[in-house]
Amino acid sequence: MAHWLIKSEPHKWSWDDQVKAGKAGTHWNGVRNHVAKQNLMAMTLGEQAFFYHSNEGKEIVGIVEVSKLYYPDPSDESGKFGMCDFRAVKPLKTPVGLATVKADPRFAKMMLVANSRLSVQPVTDEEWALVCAIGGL
DNA sequence: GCCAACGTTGGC
DNA sequence: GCCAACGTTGGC
Repeated sequence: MAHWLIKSEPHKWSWDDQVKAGKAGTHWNGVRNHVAKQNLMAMTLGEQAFFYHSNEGKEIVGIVEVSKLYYPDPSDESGKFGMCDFRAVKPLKTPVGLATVKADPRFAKMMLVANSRLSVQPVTDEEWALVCAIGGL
């Protein structure tokens, strides 16, 4: 099963908001990037993703899972882009900051480091296990 | 189809 | 708030 990482700016949509959204979860709209779209389309139900706070915090704070497969984003008038729904699974005991990730050579190839602008990115099994370990899970 | 100009994202 | 990196747009 593949793993992912999705980014959100906390003042727009934070981990707390995600938790409050409960089991229903929330739609991840606003993606306007083709690589991110490809990643969203590749997701299957129940796959897990890290929830990353960009700009403010700059850390991985929790784990979410796909609760609805890719479907068109009604807020995109061009009709080219879509979204998935995610629901909160659990928070990390210790958030894993960008600085930590950058300082660890085992994360050198991680998309978060290699392409910081991509808002929906794949995470390898190794990276997933490492972040969980560092995060106290 | 190339590439310069512009806009946006996100770390610092 | 600044600026580097990346994507997208549009003129040719």
